[in-house]
Amino acid sequence: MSRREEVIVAATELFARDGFHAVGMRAIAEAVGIRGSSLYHYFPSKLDLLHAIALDSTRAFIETQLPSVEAFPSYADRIRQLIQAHVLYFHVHRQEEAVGLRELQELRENAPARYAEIQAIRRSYQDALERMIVAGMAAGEFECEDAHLAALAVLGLVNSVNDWFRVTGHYTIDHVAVSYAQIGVGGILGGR
Amino acid sequence: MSRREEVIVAATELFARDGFHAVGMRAIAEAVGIRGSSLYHYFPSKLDLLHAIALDSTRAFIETQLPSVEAFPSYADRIRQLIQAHVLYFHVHRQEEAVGLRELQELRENAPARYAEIQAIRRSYQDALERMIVAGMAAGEFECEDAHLAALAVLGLVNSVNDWFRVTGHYTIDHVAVSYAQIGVGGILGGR
DNA sequence: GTCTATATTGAGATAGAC
DNA sequence: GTCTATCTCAATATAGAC
Repeated sequence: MSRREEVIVAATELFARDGFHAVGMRAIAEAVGIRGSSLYHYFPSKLDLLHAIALDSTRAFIETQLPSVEAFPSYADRIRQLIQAHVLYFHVHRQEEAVGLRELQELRENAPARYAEIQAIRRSYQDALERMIVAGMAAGEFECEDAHLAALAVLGLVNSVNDWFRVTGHYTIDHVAVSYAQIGVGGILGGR
Repeated sequence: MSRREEVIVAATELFARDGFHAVGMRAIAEAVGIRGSSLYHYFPSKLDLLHAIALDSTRAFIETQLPSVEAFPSYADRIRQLIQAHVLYFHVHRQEEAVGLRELQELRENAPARYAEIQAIRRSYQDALERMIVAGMAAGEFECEDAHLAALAVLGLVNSVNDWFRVTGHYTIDHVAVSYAQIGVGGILGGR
């Protein structure tokens, strides 16, 4: 792992726990074993560091997700797989994804172009889900009134898991992934 | 409105837009028309101010929500009403609720007792919803496998609305409230 | 209840040696 | 690529006058 990657990993962990503004450059540097000023060799500013984290995590998620569904013939199975993979990925990478979701507003206020870049990627994922829902409706697999609202509902559902799931709780993440896939496809989308 | 309330309103607006750590005491004071040091007459610290906002907004929400459902005879109608009222309340009070949700972690790290206090209130709401689901299942109104997981799914769904809803968009908040109530009761809970 | 003045600390960032 | 040293600014909070 390059030093630059080490910085990203350390910063992600700290940002996820304490929030972007609560973490100083010195704290990030200390976690890597260098001095604060050395960070500026890799990132011109703290905001650039946040941008790198948010962009990397968003890209990695999308690039993992979308190909995972192509093998399934029915739209119901594709979306079931998408939801399961989404829940599992967000659990494994919960720190990056927490930062990517929570601190997006920071970029929105202070770096609109970079915010737009990341939002466009997220949006492409949402659109892909919505197209699957529309296609599934046309194929008679789903019964729902509004594909756009249904896509938002499914994403709201899966993104909420990390707010409450703890490995010390009563469920395994695999159980939650399967259950939420059923709630999404069988419940929200009215799939058979 | 008392000055103390003015401070809370101004701080809520700023915290909601920029985040707790990005807003200085001076900025809050300026929004009210006083000096930074005068804020300490009302709140002993910035964290106390955040606690007041989070506690007030959480209490106000619960006290509005739970009585609103009592008039309905069936559990399906109660939960439908609960979801609708939840979506509408979170829209009208989106600033307070955004702060109450997003900055909870700040309290969790720096004031565990106060965090626990607020979490207990939120938990009582979640438990009330879960009991309605259990009762509805017993009455044959719902078809779902796990009331606890279903309650979490419903809350995840309704809490996600403020992440994407904009008054300038294609939907009215009333339409979303009705649609999400249907998705919740007819979809997630398998209600008839 | 609000002010001025200030204590104290730490932030993000830069310059320039090595 | 990392360091020391430092700039500049703003943060939370306090003391004490009015």
